Amino acid sequence: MPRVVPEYKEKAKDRIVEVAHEVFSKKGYHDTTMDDIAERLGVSKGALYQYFESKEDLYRAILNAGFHNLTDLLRSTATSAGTYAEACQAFFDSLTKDASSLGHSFEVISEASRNPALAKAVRENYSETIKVIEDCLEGWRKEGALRRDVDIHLLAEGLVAFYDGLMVYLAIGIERSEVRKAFAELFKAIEEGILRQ
Amino acid sequence: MPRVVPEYKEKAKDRIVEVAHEVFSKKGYHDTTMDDIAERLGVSKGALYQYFESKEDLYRAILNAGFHNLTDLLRSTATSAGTYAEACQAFFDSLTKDASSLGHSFEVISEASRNPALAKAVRENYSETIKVIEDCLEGWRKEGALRRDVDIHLLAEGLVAFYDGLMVYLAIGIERSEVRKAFAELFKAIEEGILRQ
Amino acid sequence: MPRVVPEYKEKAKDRIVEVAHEVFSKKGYHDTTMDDIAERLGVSKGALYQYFESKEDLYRAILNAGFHNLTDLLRSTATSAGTYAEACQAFFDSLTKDASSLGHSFEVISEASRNPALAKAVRENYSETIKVIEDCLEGWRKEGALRRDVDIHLLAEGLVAFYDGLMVYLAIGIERSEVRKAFAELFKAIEEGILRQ
Amino acid sequence: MPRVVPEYKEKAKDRIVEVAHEVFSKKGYHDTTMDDIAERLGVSKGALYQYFESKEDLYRAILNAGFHNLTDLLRSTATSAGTYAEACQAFFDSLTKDASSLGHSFEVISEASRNPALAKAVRENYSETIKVIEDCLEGWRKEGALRRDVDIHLLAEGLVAFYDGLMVYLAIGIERSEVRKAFAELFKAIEEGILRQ
DNA sequence: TATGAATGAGGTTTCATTCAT
DNA sequence: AATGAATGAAACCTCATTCAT
Repeated sequence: MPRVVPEYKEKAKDRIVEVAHEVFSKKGYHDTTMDDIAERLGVSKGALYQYFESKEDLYRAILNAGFHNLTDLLRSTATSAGTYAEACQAFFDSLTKDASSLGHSFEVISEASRNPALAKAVRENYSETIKVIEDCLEGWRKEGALRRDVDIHLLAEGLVAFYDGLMVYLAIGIERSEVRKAFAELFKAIEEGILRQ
Repeated sequence: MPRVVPEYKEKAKDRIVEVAHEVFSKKGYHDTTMDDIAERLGVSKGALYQYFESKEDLYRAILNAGFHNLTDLLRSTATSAGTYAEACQAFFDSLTKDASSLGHSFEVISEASRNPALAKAVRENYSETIKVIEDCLEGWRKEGALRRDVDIHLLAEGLVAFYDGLMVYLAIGIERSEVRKAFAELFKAIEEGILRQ
Repeated sequence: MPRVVPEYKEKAKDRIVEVAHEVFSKKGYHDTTMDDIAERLGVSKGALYQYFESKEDLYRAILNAGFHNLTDLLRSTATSAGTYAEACQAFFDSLTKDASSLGHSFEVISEASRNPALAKAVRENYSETIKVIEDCLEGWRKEGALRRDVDIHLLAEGLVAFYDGLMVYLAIGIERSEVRKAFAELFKAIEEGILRQ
Repeated sequence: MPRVVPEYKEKAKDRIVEVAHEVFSKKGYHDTTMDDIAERLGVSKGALYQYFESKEDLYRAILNAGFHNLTDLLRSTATSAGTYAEACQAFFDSLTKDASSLGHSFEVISEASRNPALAKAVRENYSETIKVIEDCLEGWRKEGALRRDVDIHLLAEGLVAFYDGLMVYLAIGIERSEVRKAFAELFKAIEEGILRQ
């Protein structure tokens, strides 16, 4: 593709984000150098700065891209799956498929706790995620699968929190099957409590 | 040889670990310098190296101390509180009281995802934590407050995961009151499902 | 071969020099990038290299153009103004009108002190300037306004030096009105000393 | 000298300033690297940062040191010399003795024209310088050597400007003897105008 | 044992210049 | 002729660690 068309620039940016995500995930923000990323891309360090103002800028771009992917994944899972139980399992399986970026995720959370601007960005991403879950729950309630007295927003928040906690388990190397069982057990508990009887 | 010297050394180490924990929590591993810690302690940089071989060594020492604190906190909360609901609230309030080390916690998780040795240490700490919860749940079951068919180990894991997820919310700056509500909502759901009816 | 092409090229060069002069004056040699100049011209960075071999080459081109402007300004002021006092005031006001290139001027002096070739070019430009002043003084002497025993060349040098010194004041942000007063005071002193009484 | 005593640090700082001044003078601010200075000092780059926060900080220190030296030089010249004419010559000779830092001086002026903070510092230094000259002139007036109607402050400003202008000549490589003659000629003109007759 | 000056490797960022399009 | 993506050589600055005092 000719380098002059704007399309090229967009593609190049995406490619950088993709590779940078891999590298940051593997080594962590501070241990990743711009050289690492450039080398991995097969370009010079300077080239990166044509697309991103700074290392931090690139990192933020990854953050957003990552969350967009997550939201997309979530939405497709949520809409495709049929029953509540199936959706949950499918959801768990999807999110769990790629454990390589867990380090990155928690690093972002860690940074966010000290960087208000980053925290805001992360909150916004969480907001989106939670909204997708809410929509899903709303659908089930309409179908009569959920009790009327459940606060859907709060429940969605709780579910996301629970997922995050499970991700911690994966991050510290607990077996996926073990995590899956814990997931199932707690969901069963919730289910029996919140489903209309 | 006087026994007082090693004792002194141990005391000094503890003091360093304590202060270093504060500083690391506030600024993160990579953004705290040995100078930061030394200055905070009112000693010279070189002095730190009398007690710890390296920055990383010091950081590891903090980890262990930090986790012990958590377990202690947990145990005291779990045993003191009476009913299930009260215990949960007390637990939430205790853990939530000090949000200053959240960044540190997730930083550790993040590191653990790339560092198997660290991951193992963290897993062991989680094990302990979960065991405390299990004991608590076991107690309630014995009192007849819990259904017999609940897998206590898995449920404990689930609860811890849920707590971790809530900590993420606090870390990214979501209001404590909001988090508390989500906590209550999900617990209500669980409660109505798992409590004997 | 069309003669229009070299002409066009010459025009383009002039335009670049003009704009580059502005930018260099405002930001200084080291702080202006080729991009700054290109952007200001509305062309690409690469285009500049069609006309000038390097940043330094472009800078040198500005020097010459800049000095020519000064000489022109001087000559027109010197010839137009009537009396000695009026000429001096007009001269001061003209030179003082545009303070934006003072930084540039002193940057050149600074460079010249380390770069003999540049120093030579600057000296030649000063020579021209001084010659214009000499002509002016000569005219006054002929009219009987100046004492016969004054060495016109040396006096012209002295006057130019004095002006340069005043430019230093402007460069460091001393109020124009204050500078004007100092100018007037010293000129009064000179006048009362050198004018035939 | 033991490195621990504060005196050592002060000495070390002075030595850095001294050497840095040489290097900056010779190569100019932008073309001297911290490495250049470090190498010249026989220390590592990092050592410089123990004494100065940044290259700019070091540069500013030089500026102040330089002006202090100038003021001292001036004061000693002013007080030691006897008559007006002698003082002027002595002054000229002193200032002129070291032409190596002219590039530095004009670079500072150039920078100051774009950097208000630097400009302020330079103005303050000029103020001091001018005050020394004023004191000197005041002394002569008291002795009856100067006319009463001369504004001493403005005249001092004018004289300093004139000196600066002569420094420009030296910077661009005009022969010292030539400059001296111009100096003498203009001073003669002033003298005959301002001295009581 | 404590100090803190010094080291030196390494990281981020900038930009003049080149060259494929 | 013009574009602008890419290069790559520095430059500034940081900081964990060492070691003479």
